[in-house]
Amino acid sequence: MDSQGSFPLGPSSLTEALYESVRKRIVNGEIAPGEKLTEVRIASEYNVARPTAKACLERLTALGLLRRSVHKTAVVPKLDEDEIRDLYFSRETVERAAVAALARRGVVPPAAVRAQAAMKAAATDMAFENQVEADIAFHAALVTGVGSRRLARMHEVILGEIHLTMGQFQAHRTTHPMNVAREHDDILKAIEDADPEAAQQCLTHHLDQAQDRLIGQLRREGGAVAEPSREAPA
Amino acid sequence: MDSQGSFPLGPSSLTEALYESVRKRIVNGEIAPGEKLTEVRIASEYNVARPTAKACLERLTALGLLRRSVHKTAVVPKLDEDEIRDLYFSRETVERAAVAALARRGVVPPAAVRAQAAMKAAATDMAFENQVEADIAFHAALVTGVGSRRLARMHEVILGEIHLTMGQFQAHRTTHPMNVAREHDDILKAIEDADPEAAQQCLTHHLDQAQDRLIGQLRREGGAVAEPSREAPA
DNA sequence: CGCGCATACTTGTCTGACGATTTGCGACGA
DNA sequence: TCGTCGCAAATCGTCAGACAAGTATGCGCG
Repeated sequence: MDSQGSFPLGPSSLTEALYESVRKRIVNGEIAPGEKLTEVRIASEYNVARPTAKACLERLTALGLLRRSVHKTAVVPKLDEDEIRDLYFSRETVERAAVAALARRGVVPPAAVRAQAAMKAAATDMAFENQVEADIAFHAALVTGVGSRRLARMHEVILGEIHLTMGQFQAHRTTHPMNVAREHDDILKAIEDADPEAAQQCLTHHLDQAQDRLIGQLRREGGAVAEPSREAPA
Repeated sequence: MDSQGSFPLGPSSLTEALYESVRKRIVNGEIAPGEKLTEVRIASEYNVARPTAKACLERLTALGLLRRSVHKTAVVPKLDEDEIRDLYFSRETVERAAVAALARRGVVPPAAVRAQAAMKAAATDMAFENQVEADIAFHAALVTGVGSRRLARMHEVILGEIHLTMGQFQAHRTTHPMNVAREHDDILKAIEDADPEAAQQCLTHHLDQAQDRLIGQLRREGGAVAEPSREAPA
């Protein structure tokens, strides 16, 4: 079988490339939630040594993209309702501080504008994953635009889990992306107007919407997630 | 003889114990800022293999307690004024959200009360490190009391760097610990009164005080920290 | 005295191996 | 027949040794 050795390793250093590749596969839902990721499996799939795979899994575990306890196999987590609430509470904490800081200065980060443009472009015809990417990029741009290394670092972890959850639920499929884009515009406008209160309010509204969509979908699907990736390619 | 292999490894698993030990040595200032930590040094000091030491350094680097770029030795960071501001900005973001959440419920976490008691006990006669520990424990209790795993995780990283900085500057030496304890009491009281606004205000005041003390000390000491290991023939 | 090259040091990665722990399956006894 | 115990397989934790690659430092040469 082709059970060993042919996943492309893209960018730079070995560990880095491996990490990025596995990360992408997880957040895009290619690796189903609940699926087990052993060190030897990663090692053989990518033709790397086990310590390298181990380091990769450890990094992903630290970021919350994998779960494991001692001597047990790492699994891709499936967030329940409480965890999604917790995740969004933390996300709101960080992003509210970010937009407030931006609004106090009254300047919109250029990267956020670019991401918003990409968002609108992806809203009409592009693939689902591009919409998610653009949405993530927009929020990331807001936070990195503040210029605080540590805030950005915290947000990166949060966004990783957000990305994972969106990839699993594919919540954007059930939503009109233009609505999301409109809410993004509201946030940008409040920042431009140098109105921290309004910016925080718009952001909270935006995130609450997203959270409700996710939880609604979670309840609808129950535990019976549609994972058609199990059988032969149709 | 004493150059290799006799640091006590306390608690549990090897990597865990190693990590905890090195972490403590760093945050307590036993390892001076700017000091280089090579993998082989850790490995020989603790009689562990180099991969184990490597993993330890990687974890500490991820937490911000060490800095290193590729192929270069890890060093204990010395935070400058900008970084301290950034650190306290992030800290305020997290802790403000925490006390607001607590005040909304109107309940003070028992752990915070206990930590505050320890703080007052340490204020009079105990060693400097105990005061720092108690202060850290108090703030940690506030955040973990919210019950958000992710907020607590973010805060843990922040507190690590806070601990490091306090250990380096020993800012508490120049302060009356009773003042700090009083400010802690104000925060607790506002939470008990279920007044989120007041709680946030007390917290911000408390943290701003601490930040100013740190920056003041930084400016006073300048770069002239007591590390006479620099001397070179003129 | 400055610049470039060679050497030493450190890290990145791999191979290979052994002990420890967990887990699942099967056998034995009540 | 059912429950419990024990053994074996799978997996992880740790270690040892080695080579390659990158960085920094010192030396010699111009």
